[in-house]
Amino acid sequence: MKTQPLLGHPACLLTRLDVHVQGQVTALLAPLGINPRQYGLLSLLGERDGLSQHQLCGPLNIHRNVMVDLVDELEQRGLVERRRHPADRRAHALHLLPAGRQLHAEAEVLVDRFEAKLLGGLDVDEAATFVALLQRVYADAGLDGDHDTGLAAGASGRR
Amino acid sequence: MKTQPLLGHPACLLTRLDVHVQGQVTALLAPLGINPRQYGLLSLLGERDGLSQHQLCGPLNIHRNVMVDLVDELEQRGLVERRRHPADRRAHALHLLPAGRQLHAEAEVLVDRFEAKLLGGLDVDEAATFVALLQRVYADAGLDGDHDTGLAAGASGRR
DNA sequence: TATTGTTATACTCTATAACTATA
DNA sequence: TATAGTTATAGAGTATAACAATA
Repeated sequence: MKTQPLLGHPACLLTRLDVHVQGQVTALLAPLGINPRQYGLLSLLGERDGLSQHQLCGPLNIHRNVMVDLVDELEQRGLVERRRHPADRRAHALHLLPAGRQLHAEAEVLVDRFEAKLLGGLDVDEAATFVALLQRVYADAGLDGDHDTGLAAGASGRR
Repeated sequence: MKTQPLLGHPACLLTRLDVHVQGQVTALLAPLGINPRQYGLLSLLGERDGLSQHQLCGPLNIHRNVMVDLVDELEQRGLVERRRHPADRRAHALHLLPAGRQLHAEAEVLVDRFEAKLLGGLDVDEAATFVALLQRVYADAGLDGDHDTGLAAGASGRR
């Protein structure tokens, strides 16, 4: 017996699951006043402080134009601060303020809890396998190279 | 050594992979003149002809308002046809026309080929495991119940 | 009273281009 | 000449509400 025609496609399965996850995480973070994208920015800065706006564009998958408003809002709320970039006077070095670090920590707890629930139907081994395979597919698709979170700014032009 | 902070989140991994897949499939189908959503509609009708517009809304994850334009275009291009619904005079029964069936077949080849490439980095067992786990997570999230592709129209109100 | 399809409207998001100051 | 950040604008997409026909 054939099941759902569309869900026979892994791509469709992936997309529908992502819509759900995206919606859930958005609703989860709403009480904290941030969306997934803003969480992502705080997370990246928490990992490596002082990155430029452009350096964050890749990992967050957004255009530099969009980044402006994103940083504007976080700065107005005292979560992040624009300072002079030590090496390039055109760029801004973004720094995580204490309030931002605090908020990110709270958000991370919520996200981790959600993800645990998302994979809660699998046992520990299965969950680990699933994530590992997801990472494999992700890397095989060449999506790893896009993350120049590193300092080597001079990457090959893409997009 | 810690890797990427954001990609440590399975949710983020999933979302980024989906953006890639969505973009690839869209580009893949573009030469055929359809988008993933239109492909989905043709696919569902190929499986079960004569569904109403409303019945297609759930599986395609779109509102009935959006469905109108979607069907309009496919009908104008002679891929699909609106007929009288035998059981409910308010509804339209959608039927796949030969040209639509043909186009869907061509599209399916392309999509299947892409998905094979997407999972091409995994061996056969791993790929099967990955898809199976994906389906498990999908079902555990309760996303299965949304697909009333069946004829029982009177579902519980959601959204 | 509820539902199917339809239409119109407003809102959000995104993509594009252009400008400045630096490199 | 190319790049980081900024701004403005147009377009696509989405959400909401309302309506007519039918259940």
